[in-house]
Formats: sequence, C-alpha cells, structure tokens
Amino acid sequence: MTPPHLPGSPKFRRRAEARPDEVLDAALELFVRNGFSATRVEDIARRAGISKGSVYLYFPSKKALMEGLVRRAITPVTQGALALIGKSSGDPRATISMVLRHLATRLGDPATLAVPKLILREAPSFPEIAEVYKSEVLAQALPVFENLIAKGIAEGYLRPVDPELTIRSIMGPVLAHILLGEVFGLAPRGGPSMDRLVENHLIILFDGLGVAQNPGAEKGARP
Amino acid sequence: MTPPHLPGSPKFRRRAEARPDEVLDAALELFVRNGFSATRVEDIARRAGISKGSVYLYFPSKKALMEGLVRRAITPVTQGALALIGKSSGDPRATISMVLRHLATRLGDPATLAVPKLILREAPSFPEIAEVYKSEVLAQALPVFENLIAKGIAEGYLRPVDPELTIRSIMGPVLAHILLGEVFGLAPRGGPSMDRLVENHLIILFDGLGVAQNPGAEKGARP
Amino acid sequence: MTPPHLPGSPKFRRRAEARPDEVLDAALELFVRNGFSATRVEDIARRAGISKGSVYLYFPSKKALMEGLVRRAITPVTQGALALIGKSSGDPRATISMVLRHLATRLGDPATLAVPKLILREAPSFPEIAEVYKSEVLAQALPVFENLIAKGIAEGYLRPVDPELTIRSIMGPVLAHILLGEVFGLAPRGGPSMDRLVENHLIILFDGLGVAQNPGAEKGARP
Amino acid sequence: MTPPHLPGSPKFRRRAEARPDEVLDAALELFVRNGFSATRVEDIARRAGISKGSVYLYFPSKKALMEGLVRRAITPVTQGALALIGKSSGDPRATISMVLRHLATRLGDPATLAVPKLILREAPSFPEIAEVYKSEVLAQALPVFENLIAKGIAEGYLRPVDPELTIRSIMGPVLAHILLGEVFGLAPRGGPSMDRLVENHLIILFDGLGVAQNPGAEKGARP
DNA sequence: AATGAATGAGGATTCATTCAT
DNA sequence: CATGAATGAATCCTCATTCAT
Repeated sequence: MTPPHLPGSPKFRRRAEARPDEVLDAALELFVRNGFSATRVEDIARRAGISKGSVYLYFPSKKALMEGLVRRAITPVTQGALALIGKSSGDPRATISMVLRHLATRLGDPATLAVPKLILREAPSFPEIAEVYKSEVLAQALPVFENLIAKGIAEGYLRPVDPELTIRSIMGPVLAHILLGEVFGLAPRGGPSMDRLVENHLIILFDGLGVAQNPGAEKGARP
Repeated sequence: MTPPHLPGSPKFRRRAEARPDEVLDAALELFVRNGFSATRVEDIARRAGISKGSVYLYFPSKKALMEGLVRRAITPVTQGALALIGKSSGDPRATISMVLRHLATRLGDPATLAVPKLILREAPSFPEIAEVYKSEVLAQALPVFENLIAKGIAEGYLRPVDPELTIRSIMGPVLAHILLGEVFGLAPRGGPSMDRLVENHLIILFDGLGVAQNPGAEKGARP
Repeated sequence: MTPPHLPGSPKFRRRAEARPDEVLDAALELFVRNGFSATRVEDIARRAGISKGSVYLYFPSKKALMEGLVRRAITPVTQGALALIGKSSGDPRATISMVLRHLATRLGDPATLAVPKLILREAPSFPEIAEVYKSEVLAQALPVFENLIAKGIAEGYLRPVDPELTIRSIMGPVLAHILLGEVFGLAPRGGPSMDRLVENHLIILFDGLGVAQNPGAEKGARP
Repeated sequence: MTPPHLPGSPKFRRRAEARPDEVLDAALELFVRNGFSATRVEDIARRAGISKGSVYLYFPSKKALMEGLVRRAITPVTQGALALIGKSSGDPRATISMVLRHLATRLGDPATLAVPKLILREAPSFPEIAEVYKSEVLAQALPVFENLIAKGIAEGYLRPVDPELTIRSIMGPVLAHILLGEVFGLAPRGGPSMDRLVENHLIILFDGLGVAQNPGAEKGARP
C-alpha cells in the first residue's frame, strides 16, 4: 500500500517537533536582513524547509512571528548578564569589566545579536513589541547597573557621576562598535576587534583619556 | 476652487522649485516612522501636499526617494563637523569636547537625526545607499578624528590608546543615549538630558570613572 | 486513550456504520447555516466528532457531501406525503387539509426543513442537485396534487381553477410563513404560529376572504 | 505626445462616472448566481469591464459590495408598493388585487428580483444585512397590509381572519411561484404564467376554492 | 505641470485534499 | 481505520506605477 520512497518526491516529509523554532530562525534571519515588510512569508517557509501554508500551522500571522521572535529571545538574554552582576561586591570595576566582556562575547554571536538588531529596525512599526523588550530586558537590566554604579560611588570606588547617564558611557562604545560593523561593515584594521575594543574602552572608562595624574594642572602643564 | 496663479500674489504661492524638497521632507518623516516598505507613495504625496502622480514628476521611483534623501543629507552634515576639527591644535580634549557638544546639539534636531536613523533602519535593504553614506560621511569623518587622537597621544596629551577604537568610546555614549530615547522612549529622570549626558560623559572620558590609584583612601581624602 | 473496541460494550461505542450519517448531519447543519462555500470541511469533521482526514474516508470530496445530503433526504420526504394523498377520495378539501397539516408538522421539524433550505440556498451553484430534487421530489408530488385538484373540480367539489397554478395558492402561504421566520426571524405575535397559519389559510383557501356577494349587508346579517 | 489609440491597447480607458453602479450590477448578478463566497472579486471586475484593483476604488471590501447592493435596492422597492396602498379606501379587495398585480409585475423583472433572491441566499451569512432588509422593507410594508386587512374586516368587506397570518395567504402563492421557477425552472404549461397565477390566485383568495354558496351544506350536497 | 483613475503584479492568508504514521 | 501535519492553489486586498485629461 505504501508507495516506494522515490527520492524525487519530497512531499509530506514530517520532521522533528522543532518546527516552530526553525520557522523563527528563518524569520529572524530574513527580517533582520530585509526588514519585516519586505520579507515574504513564502521566503521564510522556504528557508525553514516547509511550505507557505505550514508556517500558519505554527503562527497565526506574519506579525505573530515577530512576537514569537521577541518572546523567545527575552529570557536567555537577561538572565545571563544579570546573574553576574548580582554577585558583585567590592570594587564595581571588576564587575563592570566582567559584564562588558560577557556582553561583548554574547553580542559577538550573530544569533544573539539578531533580535536586538531586529527590534532596532522595527521598533517604530511595532511599538508594543519594543515596549515588551523595554520592560522585559531594559527595565530589568538598567536599574541593576545603576545601583552598581551608585554603590560604587557611595563606597568611594567611583567618581561622583550620574549613574543613569554613566550607563551610556559604559555600554555606548560597544553599541557603536557593533553598529559600525553591522550597518556599514566598518571594522578596525587588525582582525577580530570586539575584544580589543572592550579592553581599550575599559582603560579609558576607568582611568580616562587624559594623562595628567594631577588634575587642575592639565592646561599647558607638560614638560 | 483654485485661484488663478497670479505671479504677484506672495501668499500661498507654491514655489515649483521647492517641490522636490518638500517631497523629500515628507518621505523622510514617513520612512523613518514606518520604514521604507510600509510607507506608501500616496502618503508621501499627501503629506507633501501634492498628488500621487506628481511625486513621479520629480522622482522616477519610490527607491529614488531614498537615494535623494541620502544625497541631500550628505554635504551639510559632514562639512559642519569636520570644519571645526580641522582648526584644532594643542590639547585635543578641547576639540573633542567642542565636537561632541556640537554633535549633540545637531543630533538633538530631529531633522538632522532623521537621515541617520533612516539609514540605520534600511541599510540592509539598500546596501548601496549605506555604502554612499559610509564613503561620504564616515570615511570622511572617522580619519579626521583618528588623526586628532593620534596627534594628541603623540603630543602627550592623551593616554596611549588605540585611536580607531577610541573613537567609539568618544561617540558611542551619545549614540546609545539617542537610541535609548528614540527606540524605547527611555529618557533619564530629570528633563532634557543630552547636555547633561555629554558633560557627564566628558568627565568620564577624560578623567575616568575611577577616583584614584588607592581606592578606600578616597572618602574625603583629597587635599 | 481509546479503549479497545469490545463488541459487548454498549456505551460510548462508535458505530462505524453510522459514521457517514453523522458526517452528513454535521454538514447539513453547517451548510444551511453558513452556506456551502463558507463551510470548512474541518468544521464538519469537528462537529461530527472525527478528524478532518476521516471525512474523506466516507466522502471523496466536499461536494460529495452535498450530493449525499440530498440523496439521503429524498426518499422519506416524498413517501410520507404522497401515501396520504393516494388514498384520497370524495371531497378533496379533507385531503388538502390533511396534507397541509401534515406538511406543516413535518416542516416544523428543523431536521426535515434543513435540506429544502439548503437546496434553496445552493441550487444556483449545484444545478444538478437541484435537478435531482426536482425530479425526485417535485416531479413526484406536484402531479399528484394536480390530479387531486382536477378530480375535485370534475366532481364538482371545487371551483373551476387552473390546477397547476392552484397548487401554489395552496402551498405558497406555508412557504412564505417558513421563509419569513427562517430568513428574517419574523414570527407573528402570539406564540407557535404554524398551526394557526394553516387553519387561517384553510378557511381562506376554501371559503375565500370575501364575506358574501353583497358586501355592506354583511354586518350582523347572517341568520 | 498622445500615442495613437491602438485597438489592441485597452489600458487606461476612462468611462462614465456610473462605475460604482456597474460594479454593483456585476456583483449582483454573480452573487445571485454563484453565491457570495464562491464569487471572485476578479470576476465581478471583469464583468464590470474594469480591473480587479478598480473595484477597490469604489468599495472598500467584497462585503461592502453586499451592503451597497442592499442599500441601493431598498428605496425603490418599498416606495412603489406602499404608495399604491396608501390611497386605498372602500373594498380592500380592489387594493389587494392592484398590489398583487403590481408586485407580480415588479418581481417579474429579473433586476428587481435579484436583491431579494440574494438576501434569501445570504441572510444566514450576513445577519446584519438581512436585518436591514427586514427593518427597511418588511417592517414598512407588512404593517400597512395588516391594517388594510384589519380595516377590511372591520368594515365588513372581509371575513374575520387573522390579518397578520392572512398576509401570507395573499403573498405566499406569488413567492412560491417565483421560487419554483427560479430554483427549479418549474414553469406551468402554457407560456408566461405570472399573470395567470395572480388571476387564478385572486379568485381563490377572495371567493375560495369551494363551490358551495351555502356553507354547512357542503358535504354531499351536490345535485 | 498636475491630477487621480486605472492597472495588475505581488503578498498575506485560507482551506480542500493528501498521505505517512 | 483514523489522524492531523503538510501542501499549494486560490482568493482578497494593497500599492507602485502609468497616462489620459
């Protein structure tokens, strides 16, 4: 009764139950590359190795793919970073260094980077999704950092800066580095650069660009 | 309904020569808000106060609007910033401060910010446009900065850091600040924040987050 | 989950032979309610308590459900009514009254009414099905009636009318009554109305709406 | 500048401003013939002599065609019939005859008949449209008739029947006649039959099927 | 120059039907 | 027998582009 498996007849294969995840993987790649609007559901299907109609077995609409993408990405992203910070005590510079290196490694992974890139692109079109990301990721992470810095200041480890604004001074360079590379393909001369970027930045961040040991004598004070 | 076009009537005359610019203004706003694909030519026309068909009198296609947008934005952006840097001499920190403050002011203007935001969104879909922006803006500006930093190091004003990577430490926080605000509506507590961000960042950038070589001796220990 | 099919277990056994009928029941209800095109095979399956694929074990296509529906409905409908008429003799008014009351009762049953309603809806899309109904039901029943009336006229019981057209005068009001109720939910004030409709109609049908030859002499003039 | 009108290039014709009505005409015919679901917008467009997209210039959705169809049909249908009845006085039989003949003529016109047929088909799928028809047409017309009959009874012209149910006895035969013809193609032997149907029905309606002048003597009273 | 009606290719979504399990 | 995942043709609707006026 069962017809022989002709190699030329690839219809009606049934694959693992990981299908929804494969669809999301395909959608993520295409959404990031071409944008949500310009990506066709059929392309997502083809990339996931299924038919157009099958996408709708797992997701009720194209938009639901966006939502699924963000939902899937939220938990792992946050947990890893925050767990590291929670253990911190003493000089916050060690913690900041560790977190920045951790983040740099994580964001070096294209798969991890993809969702933030997608949200960056599509936030104006999907305000509620950006809102989810904001409340689930940023609203979790930023206060932790803020406290870390505030505590560092209170304990005398750090200069009395504005903690909330300082977060941008800590993280911003990594963001700029990624964006230059991703958007314009601009990588510094000299191979894999994220690690070097982080180390260079940590020096500036903690000790400053200036050379003078004696502040106030800066102007024209050099031998 | 339409009154005859009297050449001497200064009110409500439509200057035909300004039309393409008005179309670009409309396109820019909508592209940034909704993305290129999701913006309809008819909406651009309506916002520009003309008819759908008239858009095609000035631009041969929707894509040409993108190109026109980027071409129009390139010259003014670059010139302003680079002119300031070219004149610099002596301690580069003054120049860096000035440029950063200048940039912060410029990017505080939504009209100036719009094109970079658009390119950020649509770069994957319009690689050649991103390429134009890269070669016309970034490839002009980054080396100037790099030289500024390199010279500052050579002249003993700055710590011996990697100039190319350090640009990211200088500019990144401003980028991060803008993105948090634009994408997620995240502004720090306490009103207009870009100026405060820049001042806070300049302190960290030049002097570092750390207070001294000997933490713990910090509390009230400075003479 | 499914218990083994014990032949001796009378509860919750699914009688395989009854399955097609259950599918038809489900299809009939949905076809009447939503129309053929707007009814999904999956909904029929769910209502019949089986899976989508199983529908195709009993019926080769969706259209075959329509055909099965009409075929199933034909025999019982016709036989009941015609048997009554065949036995008639003498004054046909008694027979007409009986048949009309019988028909009204039958059509008061939603299950009996369903197929005619379905045919009414879908006849233009399924001409061959309408044709079947016409030849199997109408072509059987109408001539019987016609003869009944013609005989009544010949025997002097009835006014010399056109028998073929008169069938419409006999049956039409019942049809109108059903349609008003089914299509527009329009029922007369005062509860269950089909019986009253029939009795009211029989009076008019046999004796006429008019009171006498000499209107005006009518008020209280009958002995 | 204007290219010659090549007969083979039928693009971009512009026609009269009667376009929406032509679209409705096309939609009505196809909806009645094939049902709403089974009719493709493209078919409507082709029949109206325009392109698929142009349908959406006039109607926002396929469903809006249904609504437009019913809205367009409502006014003329009601007005004609009710105007006739309003003038009635004296023996209502004259009025009833006139209305019935008028109605029969109107419904003999396929264009007039189409919308009621459509509503009959699609009422279950468009309850709100059926509701409109009910309130705009039936709720206007039925009470007028009811009053006519009630007045006829009170004034001694008519037998004391239930006015509301009697409407069905008056109208039902016409409905039945139309339905037999439309749904099953069943026309009586002997040419154009609607007029004959009405005349035959009016005799029965006013004078009854029975022959006896002396009620009560019916059974077995014939010479 | 300006308009906007008209076009039709293109894309999201649905659903009858198939068949591996 | 029964299932329901998978398919892809079919259909609604959108919108960039054209061109008669």
